[in-house]
Amino acid sequence: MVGMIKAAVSQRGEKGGKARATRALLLDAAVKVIGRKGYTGATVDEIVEEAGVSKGLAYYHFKSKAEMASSILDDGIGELADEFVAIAEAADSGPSALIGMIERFAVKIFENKEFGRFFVSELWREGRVWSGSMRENEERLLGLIREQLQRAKDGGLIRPEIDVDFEAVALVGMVLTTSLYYIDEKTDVSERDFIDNIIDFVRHANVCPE
Amino acid sequence: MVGMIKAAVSQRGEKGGKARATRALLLDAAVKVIGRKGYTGATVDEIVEEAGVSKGLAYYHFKSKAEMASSILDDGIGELADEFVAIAEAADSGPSALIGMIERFAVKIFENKEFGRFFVSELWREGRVWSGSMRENEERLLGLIREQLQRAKDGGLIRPEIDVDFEAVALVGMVLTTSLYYIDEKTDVSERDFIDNIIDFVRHANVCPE
Amino acid sequence: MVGMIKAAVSQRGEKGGKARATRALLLDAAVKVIGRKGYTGATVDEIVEEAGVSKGLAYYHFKSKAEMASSILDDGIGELADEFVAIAEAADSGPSALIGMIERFAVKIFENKEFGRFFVSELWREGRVWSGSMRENEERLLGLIREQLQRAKDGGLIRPEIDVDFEAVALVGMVLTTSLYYIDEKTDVSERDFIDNIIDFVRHANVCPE
Amino acid sequence: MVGMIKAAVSQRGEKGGKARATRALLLDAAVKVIGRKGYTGATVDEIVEEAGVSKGLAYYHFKSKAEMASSILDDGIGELADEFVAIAEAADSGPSALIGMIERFAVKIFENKEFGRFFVSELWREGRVWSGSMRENEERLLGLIREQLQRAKDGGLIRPEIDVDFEAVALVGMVLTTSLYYIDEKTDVSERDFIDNIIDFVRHANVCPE
DNA sequence: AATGAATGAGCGTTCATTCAT
DNA sequence: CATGAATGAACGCTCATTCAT
Repeated sequence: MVGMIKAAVSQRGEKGGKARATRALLLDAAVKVIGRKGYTGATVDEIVEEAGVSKGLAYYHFKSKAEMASSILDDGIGELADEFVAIAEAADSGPSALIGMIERFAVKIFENKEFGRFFVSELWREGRVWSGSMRENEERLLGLIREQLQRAKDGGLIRPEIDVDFEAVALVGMVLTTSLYYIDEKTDVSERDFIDNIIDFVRHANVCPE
Repeated sequence: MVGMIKAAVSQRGEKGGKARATRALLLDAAVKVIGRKGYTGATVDEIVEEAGVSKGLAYYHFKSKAEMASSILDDGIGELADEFVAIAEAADSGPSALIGMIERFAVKIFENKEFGRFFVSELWREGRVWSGSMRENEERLLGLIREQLQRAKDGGLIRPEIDVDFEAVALVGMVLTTSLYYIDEKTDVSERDFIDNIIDFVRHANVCPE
Repeated sequence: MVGMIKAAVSQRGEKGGKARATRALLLDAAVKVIGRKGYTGATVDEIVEEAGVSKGLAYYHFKSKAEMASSILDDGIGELADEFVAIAEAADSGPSALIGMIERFAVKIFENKEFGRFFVSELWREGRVWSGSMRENEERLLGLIREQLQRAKDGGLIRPEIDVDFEAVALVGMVLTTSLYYIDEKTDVSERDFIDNIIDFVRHANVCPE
Repeated sequence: MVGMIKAAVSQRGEKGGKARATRALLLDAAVKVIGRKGYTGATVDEIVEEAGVSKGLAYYHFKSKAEMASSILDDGIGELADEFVAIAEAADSGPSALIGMIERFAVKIFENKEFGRFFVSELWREGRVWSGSMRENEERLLGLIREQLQRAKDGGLIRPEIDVDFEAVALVGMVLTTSLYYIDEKTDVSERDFIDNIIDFVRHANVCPE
């Protein structure tokens, strides 16, 4: 998550810079702890200790623990969705846009495993304060992938019998689970090999055999 | 989970049968609640209320909440692994065994969504009491899938560039995530259509184009 | 405590012999566990496990855990008081009766350390079910010692300035604490040396210097 | 215990003073309740009610109930041991140091009966968290008494046949038990008369008759 | 902005006791 | 006489949240 938040930190000098930095510090700590222990398992005490600030300060910046989690999800997925949009605009075909998105997604999860764990653990959990915004962001992500699949299908570039709804979910899930598995188990695997495997998988699962 | 546990319940109408039935009742309730709320989010109070028994009774049968969760995982995954072994022995080729396993896996998760949710949520969580047995069972599952992938690869029935380690994880993750997504979002999807989509996906992601 | 209860055990053959044996078995186990853990710290589960019987059986023989504790105290102190009476009757002077009593007391505690611990721990505890009978028995014990001190004082055999009330308590307390201390710490100390020390102490603390 | 802790409270009116005062308040309440009911019998709820604070606060200041008990023992016995050292340094002979220590000990227990009860009840209990520190403090106390007994013995001021190890334990035990007995039973007894009895006892049990 | 003491509801667990068999 | 499954009240402890400073 460091990368995601650093931008905010560097905006010092202006008014509110200190506050923004503290907020970022807290969110950074929150991803780490929540990724490790899960939302319910993480405690505010642990988060503030990891951040090196007092408990009162955390509640000055966020109205609740749930809001911290919300912010992580919003920031992380929102940023990803923005990138997906940019990739779609830049790509000249459905498959190339799709590959670009999946690659970006895989890199992000691979490099922010705590965020990935949090995302996976909470994705199917009901009754969370952030469930609403979570679903929206998730749908936005899936929608963008679906669009490219449809575009490819319409162009005859992927197999016609593919159900784009199903396919979008399958690809996202595949990326999430492999990333988490490889991060935990096979720490010797290089990011490049991992991404290559992902791309190869996506290509063959979808592409029309010529 | 009902199906998984019923067998144990029905054996022995005699002495000890009552205790075994209560144990099954509790495990059944535990899967439901834990699947819904997550391990940490689930409370023993909710579990015993769901089971319709007193709290003390839960601790008469299980020494802790963690042991309840452990038992669910052991029972569920252990049974699945046994079925995988049977499928492998009955199949006449790697791909057919592979398809059989994935189908069985998908059906099981589709029909026991709470179990699936629990499995996904806890798979990458560290420091759980059951982490050890979880990893063992998970490895057993993955190992069986890997074997069939290797068998198929050796027989030239799937693409030679496939990394069987990666592929096994990718398939399991794909099944888990699609099952959970479809159960939650698209309740109108038929089990048959869903399974067909899975099989089609697996076939094209791996099988050698003839 | 074995010695105290053995008598009851041997009365087999008559009706109720089995029941009496079980009762003794349970009391024996109760002294051990309660002596080790204290009354509140001991659990009925532990007691019945130590006795090798079922929990239901314990409640068949005793109406509560408190009654078990009560019985231990009644049996133990009651027996001791009876012995004190016999010693008083057999002795030809206050000091010799006193020495006899203290010796008997010391031997009993030395040989039944769990009983001693229980006795010491609960002696000054309020609000116990057995507090009443405990105090009565304790008073009976102290009364018998006091009588002999008074007898000795009247006969000019101990220092006239001695407060017999205080002295009785002091002697009993000294025996209890030294026994427990020596049992725990200096297991190599012989019973004989220990008793000799006790007797020497009692003699000099009281006896009139000639 | 009030006296023992008040000193700590009054120092520093500044920052941290509030926390220290609360800690003292809780310890004070803990001695009262634990002395009355025993360690296992005392509940944290009772302690915090006695202190007039919330339960959470108790766990903010102490990490467990056992640590509260530990602190009581450490503070109480540690302070006593320090006083013993001062007495030993100020005294001009073994017997006078000994008498001074016993007197100080008796006064302390007499004026803090709950502390005394706790001390007696837990002294011979195994498996407590504080067993280690308890034993150390107890040994320090006994060691200091032993030293003075030995000094007196070497100087020919007490009977040569006295076993100083045994004697130290006997004196401490005698003080403890008489204090507790008199506090409970004879509330009309004056502290002065009580202490005089103690001193008289110690003198005659040990001192060489001239 | 920032601290950390204080709160109280609720959690996992224990355990004396009851009761159907 | 004997068993052991079942109960429920209460215990030690945690933790999100508040608030005086």
